[in-house]
Amino acid sequence: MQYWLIKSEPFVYSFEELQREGRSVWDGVRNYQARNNLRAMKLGDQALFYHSNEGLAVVGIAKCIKEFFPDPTATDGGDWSAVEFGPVRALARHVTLKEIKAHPDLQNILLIRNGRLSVMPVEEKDFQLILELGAG
DNA sequence: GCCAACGTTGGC
DNA sequence: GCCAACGTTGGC
Repeated sequence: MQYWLIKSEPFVYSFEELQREGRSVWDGVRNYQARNNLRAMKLGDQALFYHSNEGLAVVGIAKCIKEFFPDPTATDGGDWSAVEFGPVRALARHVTLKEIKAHPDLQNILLIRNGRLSVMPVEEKDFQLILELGAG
């Protein structure tokens, strides 16, 4: 199993909405690195759900419930992909970007090293550590 | 609202 | 193939 981190602006699509709806098509990604990450995602892979712009924190866990397929919003003939996510659970407490930046064991996380990437792999130990921080 | 970081585009 | 210009993302 692979671990990931996915970003969403909460006023566009929040973790609460994912929990309410039960599933969500993750489309509209227009960055090759992020797209390649979507394509590498396997059924059951888990992803930290991060709220960007507002919140600035990991708020929950999602899982891949459908592997990549052509992005239905890619009307320009572009070679883009989408996946589907379902909710796993919310974290007991949010793990903020500030906290992650300040943590000595999380300095190599791509969230910090490449702030603009919206779909990124996360090492298992980092994933587990963030879950621990989120357990409260 | 500003700006840094990064990716993409296009001229040469 | 290089690099300047431009656009976008996202933190502050």
